[in-house]
Parts: sequence; C-alpha cells; structure tokens
Amino acid sequence: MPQRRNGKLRVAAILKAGAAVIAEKGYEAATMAEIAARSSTKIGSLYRFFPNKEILANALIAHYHEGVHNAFDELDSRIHSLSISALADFLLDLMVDLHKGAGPTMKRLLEIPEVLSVKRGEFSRSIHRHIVRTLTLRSPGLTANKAQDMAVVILGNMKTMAAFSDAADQSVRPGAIEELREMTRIYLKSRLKTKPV
Amino acid sequence: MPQRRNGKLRVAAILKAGAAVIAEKGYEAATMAEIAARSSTKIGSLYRFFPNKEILANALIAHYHEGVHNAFDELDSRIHSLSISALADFLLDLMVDLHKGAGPTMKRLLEIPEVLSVKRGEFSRSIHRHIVRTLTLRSPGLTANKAQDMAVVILGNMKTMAAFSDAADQSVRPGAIEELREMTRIYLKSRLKTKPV
Amino acid sequence: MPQRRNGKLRVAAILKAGAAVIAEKGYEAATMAEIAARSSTKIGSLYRFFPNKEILANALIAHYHEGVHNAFDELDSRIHSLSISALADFLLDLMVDLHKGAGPTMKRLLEIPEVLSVKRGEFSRSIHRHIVRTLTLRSPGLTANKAQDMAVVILGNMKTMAAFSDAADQSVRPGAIEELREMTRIYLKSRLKTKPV
Amino acid sequence: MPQRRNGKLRVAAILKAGAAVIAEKGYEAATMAEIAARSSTKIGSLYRFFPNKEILANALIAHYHEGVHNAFDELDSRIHSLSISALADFLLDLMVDLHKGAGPTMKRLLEIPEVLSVKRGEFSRSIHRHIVRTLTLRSPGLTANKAQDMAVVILGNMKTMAAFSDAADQSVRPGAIEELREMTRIYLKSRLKTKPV
DNA sequence: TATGAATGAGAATTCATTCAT
DNA sequence: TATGAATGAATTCTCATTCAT
Repeated sequence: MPQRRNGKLRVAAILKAGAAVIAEKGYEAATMAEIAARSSTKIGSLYRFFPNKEILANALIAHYHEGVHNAFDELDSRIHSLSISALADFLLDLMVDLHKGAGPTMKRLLEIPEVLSVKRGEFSRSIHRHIVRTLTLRSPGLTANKAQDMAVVILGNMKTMAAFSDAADQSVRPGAIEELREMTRIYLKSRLKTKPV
Repeated sequence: MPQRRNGKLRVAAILKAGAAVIAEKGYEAATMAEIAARSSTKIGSLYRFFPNKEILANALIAHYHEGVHNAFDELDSRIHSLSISALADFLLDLMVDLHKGAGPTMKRLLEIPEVLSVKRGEFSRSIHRHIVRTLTLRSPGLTANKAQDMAVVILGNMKTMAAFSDAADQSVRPGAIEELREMTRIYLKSRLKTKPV
Repeated sequence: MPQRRNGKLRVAAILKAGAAVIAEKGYEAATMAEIAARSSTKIGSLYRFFPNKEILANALIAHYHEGVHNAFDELDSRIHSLSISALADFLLDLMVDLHKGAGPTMKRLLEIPEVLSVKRGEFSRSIHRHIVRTLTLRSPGLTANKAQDMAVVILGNMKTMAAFSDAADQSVRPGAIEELREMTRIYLKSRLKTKPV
Repeated sequence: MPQRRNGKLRVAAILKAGAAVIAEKGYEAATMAEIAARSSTKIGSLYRFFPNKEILANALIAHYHEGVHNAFDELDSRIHSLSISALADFLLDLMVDLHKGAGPTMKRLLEIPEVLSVKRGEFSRSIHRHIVRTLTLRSPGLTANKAQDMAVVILGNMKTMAAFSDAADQSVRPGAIEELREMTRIYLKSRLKTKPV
C-alpha cells in the first residue's frame, strides 16, 4: 500500500519488528504497542499500514510464503541435476535458511490455533503442495497419493529441522542435525528409485 | 493439596477442563474464567488449588509426564522381546496414545515460549532421556553421543506423529501416518544392527 | 473467650502472629490467611476466636492499651519521686519499651484511616488522657487546658520516639535519640516549674 | 509524558484526584478505579499516563518533593535575616502549608511500608538533608554530627505538626499547636547560640 | 469441635482499536 | 497526514468470610 520510499521503509521496519516480537513472545503475547515502539513507529501510523493485528500476521506469513515460493522455484529448476541426498539436504536447509531470516517467527505463527485465521493453515498446505510438486518432478512415476503422503512426512522433517534451528534450544548438538539429514536421505532413497539422467 | 474427597474431585475436574480449554485455544488464550466455568468451579475455588495459571499448566505437564514415564517403563521391560519395527511402532504409538487421553493439550503446552517456565523444557528433555535409555538398553553397543543424537531425531518423529494426531489437521491421511512409521523403522534398522535373541 | 489452656495458647499465638504480619505489611495488606499460617492455626479456628479482622486488630490494640495503662500506673505511683528529666525519659522510654514487645505493629494500627474503626483513635486519646493525668499529678497548678495542650505535644514526641525505634529506619543515630530526649526535658522544665518535694 | 494540552490537563486531574483519594483512604485502600472516576478519566487513560499504582504514588511524592525544595530554597535565601523563633516557625509552617495543598496525602504516602518503594524513604531523607543545610547555613559552627541529629528531631516536630494539620484529628486545639511551636523555638534557641548580624 | 473447602465481589492491569486535532 | 489520547471489555488474581462434614 505504501507508495513513497518512506512508506516502504516504514512497512519493512514494522514487518521486521513484528517478526521479532512475535518470535520472542508468540502471537498472543505480542502487542501492537511494542511492535510500534521497536520499529520507531507511532501506534497511529502502524494502524494506518496494518489495520489490525491479524493483517500484520498475515503479511508476515505472506512474506515468508514468498521466500518459500522462490526457494522451491529454484529447487525445481535444478531438480534433475540433484542427487537424492542433495535434494534431501536442500529441503532441510531451506527451513534453516528461512529461520536465519525469520527467526522462530514463522513457527510461532504456525502455532496459532487454526480458528484464528484460515490463512495460517494455508502456509503448511502451500509448502506441502510444493513438496508434492518437487517430488513428482523428480520421480514422475510416483502416484499422486504416494507423493502426498511422502510430502507430509518430509514436511514433518522440515519442521523438526526448523525446531532445531531455534537458538533457544541449544541442547541440540550438530550430531543430531546430521542424523536428521541422514534419516531424510535414507528415507528418500528408499522411496525414489529413479536416478536423474 | 486437596485433602477431602470433595477437593480431589474438584482438582480432577479442573485439570480436565484446563486440558480441554488449553487444547482448544492454546495457553495464552485460555482463560482461568473459562476453565472454572467448564469445571463448574467458582473462580475463587480454582485459585485455591491452583494459585495461578502457570501452576495449573505445570500440573498438567506433570500429569502427562507421569503417563510418559509409565509407558517407557513398560517399553523397557519388554525391550528385548521387541523387533526393531515393533520398537519404532511402540514409540510413535506412545505419542498417539498420549494424545488420545490428552488431546492436543500437551502440544499446546509445549508451544509456550520457553522463557515462561523452565518446567516445560524439562518435559521434552525427559522424554529425550527416556529414549536414550531405551535405545541403549536395546543396543548396548551404541556410544552415548550416538544415542543422544538418535534420540533427538526420534523425539522429532514422535512430535510429528503427535501433530498428525490432531483432529484439527484432517489433511493427514492414513497413508502419511504409515509413511512416518516406515521412515522411523527404516531409520532405526539402519542404526541398530544388533537383533534381540 | 478461650477457657482451656490450649485455647489461651492459641489466642496468644494468633495475637503474636497478627502483630508480626501487621507490622510487616500494614493492616490492609495483612491477610487472615497469613496470620493463620504463621500461628500454625487453621483458618477456620482463627475465625472461631476472632470473628473478623477488625476484632483481631482491636484485640491487638487492647493488648497494647493494657501495657500502656500499666506503665502509666507505675509512673504515677512514683511521680513525686521523679525529677522532670526522669519524667521525660520515662515517657519516651515507655514508647521504646512498647516497641520492643510490639514492634511497629501499633504504629501501623494507628495509621489506619479513622473511618475504619473508631477504636483506633481511642488509643491515642487514651494515652493523651494518661499524660494529662500524669502532668496534673506532677504539677497540680497546671490549668486543664494547659495540661491538655502539653500532653498533645508530649504525645507527639512519644510518637516520634516510636518512629525512631523502628529497626527499619537505621538512619537514626543514637545522637538523634538523645537530642529528642533533651528537647523533651528542656520543654518540660520550661513548663513544670514546681519541683517534687 | 503527556504532550498535548489535553493530556497535561488529564494528568493534573489524575494527580489531584489521586492525592484526594489516598488522603482519604490511605494508599492500600485507594483504588485506581475511584481515582479514575473522580478525575473523570476512563481507567484505560489513567493507566496510559500512570502504568501502575506505585508510579502514581511516586509522581505524587515527586510533586510534593518539589514544593519542599522550593520552600527550603526560599528559606535559605532569607536565613540570615530570620530570628531563631522565625526560623522555627517557618519550618513548622512549611509543613502546614504543604498540607494545605496536599491534604494528608503525603502523610499517608509516608506510611506505606518502606519495602514497597525506595522512593518513599527518600522523601524523608531529602527533607532531612534540607534541614541540615539550613541549620548549617544559620550556624556555621555546628558540627556535621550535631546538625544531623538536630535535623532528625526537627523533622520529627515537622511531622508532628503535619499530623496536627489533619482535619480528621479535630481533638488538636490551637493551644497545642502553639505549644509545639514553642517547644521547637525553645529547642532551637538552646542549640543555636549565634545570632544573625 | 476442628478444619478444609466454597464463595464472589472487587482490585489491578492490559491492549486492540478508534479518533480528534 | 501524523500522532497523541481515549476507550472499555476482558483478564488475572486476592481475600474476608461462611459452611458442611
């Protein structure tokens, strides 16, 4: 909505602050006042750009959504040149990369009871669809059902990886991350027989 | 704390209502007033037994904690008679069973920002420790580090399974659950060579 | 009201605990529950002896009242053998002694807005009457009005001394206490010409 | 904090109402709701300017603090032209004047258990420091210790005078006030020999 | 009689959102 | 347009007091 350079910077600052506050306290506990303060925005102005808290959350989700989209597009463009192991790694790393920029914000956002907003559930579904497409691209022989089911499991692994990336959870040692990668590789290998040409 | 029959019934009712409300709305959005109403308890009485919301949450966690303890004790007592596949299934089922009794309450509880209460983090750590013990019992040859890392991954799978059990998430079809089981079996087999006699 | 030894001990314990809690937190902030706990009394029993908080406060006041009565009775019996300085000292010490047993409880009790209980104001008035009587005994020539006014001032000094006795207020060095004594002596000397025979 | 005229008026009204309510009922018994009502402020607005009850109390204290500061500055500027009697009167009147504007609010405020807020103790200490400075200005020959001790006693008298000013305490007749003045004069004369030139 | 439990009116405080200047 | 102020429903938590067993 903002058209001048100033407005765009403001929106970016608000989004960043919103992500930070929600990451720290969760959606419920995050207050519009704090988001305003952290982005050096006056509360009145914040509401000019984001008429309510949910719209702000949705904007955040859309923002990550876009990042995920782009990452999958890139993945799909290179799908035939990747080994299965590399594919597994790419998927898990995608989540880690997302977290580097987003912190645990997305995770918090995904925790909000579905009731609050249909939009949120769509995020998981969207990633799921992407995985299905990627798997099918890679192994055209997969049945639709099989691809769906596998995608659910892979999405689960991606979320687990995301959880590992939480700085707060320092109990997770590098070895565990490697084990998760390895499990995903083994799993994919057992399911995707066809090799890229 | 309750000493008379009446008080014990009350506490049980509160715990049950608390689990239900938190499951539905999440910890933050759950209100003490609603928990009181659903357990036909006056707000003052609720606070007599649970001086604040966090203590109630902790009591709930402790409650599940106990269930987990018992389940693992049973598992360990039968560990040498189980195949690796059966072990994998047991672990994932454990989470599903827990959810049958607990609903998604525990998941919601685990979503609360760590900062709010050390207790919560302990829950995950406790399950982790149990898995490590179980793995080591089953394959005494495992190094401590390896067992730790594996346990983290298995815990991740258990949480994923728990997420699947959420009634809300109806997108998860039986096939996906079976895939998750299978991935866990494959993974464990690749790691635990030794077979039970 | 208690007739058996047990009951008397209980009442004494409650009174002691009540004095302590009120001293620490003030009348408003003192809770019956804490008073019960500190005196190892069950809340139900506490209310058996003291049907409400105000009655407990009044009992405390009456208790100190009695101490003051006795102290003045002793003072009056020796009034003719005391120098003016000794009289001044006796009055101020009386307050300190009271504080040794009572801590700042009485002070807190006297702080309660008059509205809450007429009883409280009576305490000050009672001491005031005692001082008037003592002064008149010592100097029969004093007019009633003069004695009344002087007593008010002396009572003020006694209260100041009581404030000094508060352990919390450690900023009050011995020198200040001596100054207060001296001021009171000088004042009394300037007012009570007649010497005891 | 208020920046617009409207906000400043509001804050002033809140402070006034707060002083009145606290004066009437004491700090503990004063409710934010009543303060809001009396200042025709909605509770949310009250909390916008004073995030909690203690901050409001502190603001009140700071307000009186300032009045005391100014009064002492004026006193000190005239110190060499005042007789000892006039000095004594000035100090006691200062308290009465303060009470005219403040009602017994300050007294109530000073009654709050020290623990609740360090700020409160500072008020007494600040007046004490002022008195020390004034005494030393008047009689440069006083040792630091002597001045400190005398100031404590004078502060006690000032507080007593403040107590007399309480409308509630109607038992205090004019004669008593005069006695208190006289005692203070006699005391100061006995301590401050040097006369102003 | 002793005592654990029940009660519920209030109190403090929060926050998303709207408005007036 | 920018922003400080207003709003008020909702929430957590407290406590004196009463009862039932």
